[in-house]
Amino acid sequence: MTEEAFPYTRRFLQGRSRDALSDREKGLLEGLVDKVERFTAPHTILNRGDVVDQSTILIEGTVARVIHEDGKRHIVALHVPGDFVDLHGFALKRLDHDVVSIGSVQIGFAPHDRIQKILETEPTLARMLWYSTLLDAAMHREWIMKLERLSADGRLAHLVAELWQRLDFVDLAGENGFSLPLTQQELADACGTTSIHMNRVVKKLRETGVVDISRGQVTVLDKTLLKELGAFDPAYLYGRGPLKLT
Amino acid sequence: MTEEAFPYTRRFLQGRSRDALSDREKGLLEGLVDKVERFTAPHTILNRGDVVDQSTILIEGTVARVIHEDGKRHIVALHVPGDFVDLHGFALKRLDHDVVSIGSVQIGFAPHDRIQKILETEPTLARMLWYSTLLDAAMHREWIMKLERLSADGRLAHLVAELWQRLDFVDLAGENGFSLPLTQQELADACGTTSIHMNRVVKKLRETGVVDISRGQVTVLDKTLLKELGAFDPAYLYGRGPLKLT
DNA sequence: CTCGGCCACTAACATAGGTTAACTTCCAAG
DNA sequence: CTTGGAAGTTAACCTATGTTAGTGGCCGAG
Repeated sequence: MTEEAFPYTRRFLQGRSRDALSDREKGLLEGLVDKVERFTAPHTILNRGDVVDQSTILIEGTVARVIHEDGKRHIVALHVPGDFVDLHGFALKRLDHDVVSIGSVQIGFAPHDRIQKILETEPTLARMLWYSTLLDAAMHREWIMKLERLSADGRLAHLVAELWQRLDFVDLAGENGFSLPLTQQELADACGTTSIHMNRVVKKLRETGVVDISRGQVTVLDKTLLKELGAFDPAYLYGRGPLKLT
Repeated sequence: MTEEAFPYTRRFLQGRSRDALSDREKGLLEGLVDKVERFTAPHTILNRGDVVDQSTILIEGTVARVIHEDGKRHIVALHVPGDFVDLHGFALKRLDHDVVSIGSVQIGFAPHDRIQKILETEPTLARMLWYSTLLDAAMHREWIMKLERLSADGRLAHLVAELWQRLDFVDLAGENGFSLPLTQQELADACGTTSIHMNRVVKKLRETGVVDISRGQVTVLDKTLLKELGAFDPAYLYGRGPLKLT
């Protein structure tokens, strides 16, 4: 059975294949997905405060977790294909943030009662699902560190480095870049700065030969500079060793 | 059987008693703790990169999760009694941050093999443990929001409000304040600023009648101002309604 | 085609916060 | 009591970043 047999969860498995799963287990995981939807325009998929009875897995595209506060958008996490976006909703029930699509996305929905069943009968899968939410928390911690420590240039560099690495884990990173449908405003929302200042920073990184971000495409010009500027050490992603960012 | 019968996990249960547990389950949880240690001086209990085979629960005092990066300390989380500090170590195995004691602390250790056994046989407890790590992640997200959005005054106000609320959940908050053994340098490390600037901020909040932080004691002078300045909405703590901060 | 709106981009100015360098207060060790 | 170090405090100066106000380009709707 090839991996293509699991269209919804293939990248999830790629991204965190710490324990090898049997085909039976892979099938159970795939079976969590109940229905699939596509959103082509920016769309708020879930709202803060929503009581949820299903969780969402990102199959294709980009989604952000957003906290709105007096008119401002704050991106607290970004997701790449294969990520379980709100698995935490299973246990917390009520969401503490919005989930919004960026660009065109495809999303799978996993009803909580199916997840419940797996938790009760499949310890390996249960552990993998838990593990997945813990990875999220580890990324949150790194973002906290990055926000506490780095200035705007460093934050952007860190964000780019992290996304490149995470996309590489799921075979979606190019040799020297990746496509990223975020506007400068959204980059600013993720780095805790303003779009005006983000524009200055994007320009600076382009001119200093670190990275070029334009027309939805990220082109890494100098890996070493990027890593240094972003103080990026991929250990927190718990992956199988960095690939693109040697 | 009174709650005092569970000296190690009593506050853990207070803090997140979402599902009522039977005394049998409470006993199993209490039985996770293998040995207890006290540290009176500041002490690094666990180091980043450590491979762990036990997790730690905070029984008394304060501990911080810290990421050191070129000489600087970054506090990414603070813990109050009852918190499972590194439950995530159970699944991740390798720590992505240090765990350090602040002031005098008492800590319990729970070997991973005991946790493993509970996960396999006790779905309610398993879910509660998972829930506990998800709460951590929700707090991380709020910190990210706070760092992205608020200036130093607001960050400090938010930190104070959060800690007051969390201490209140475990009956350790006073009527108009709480004791907090953090130095201004450590407050700065948690708010992503410098100790010099933190000093300015502490002074300002004292003079504007918001909160007085001195000699290890926090005295809230005006709840409403504190909440506003820190943009604090306790929903993300998933508690049973705010008490001190109406 | 052309209009309206979003996005990228720029300039001029204001301010929060970083840096360096002091001095003071407190307290514990001797 | 004396000493030394850590914590708190302040001042002067400088830079990163926020704010306000605008420009021009692109693109989809009509």
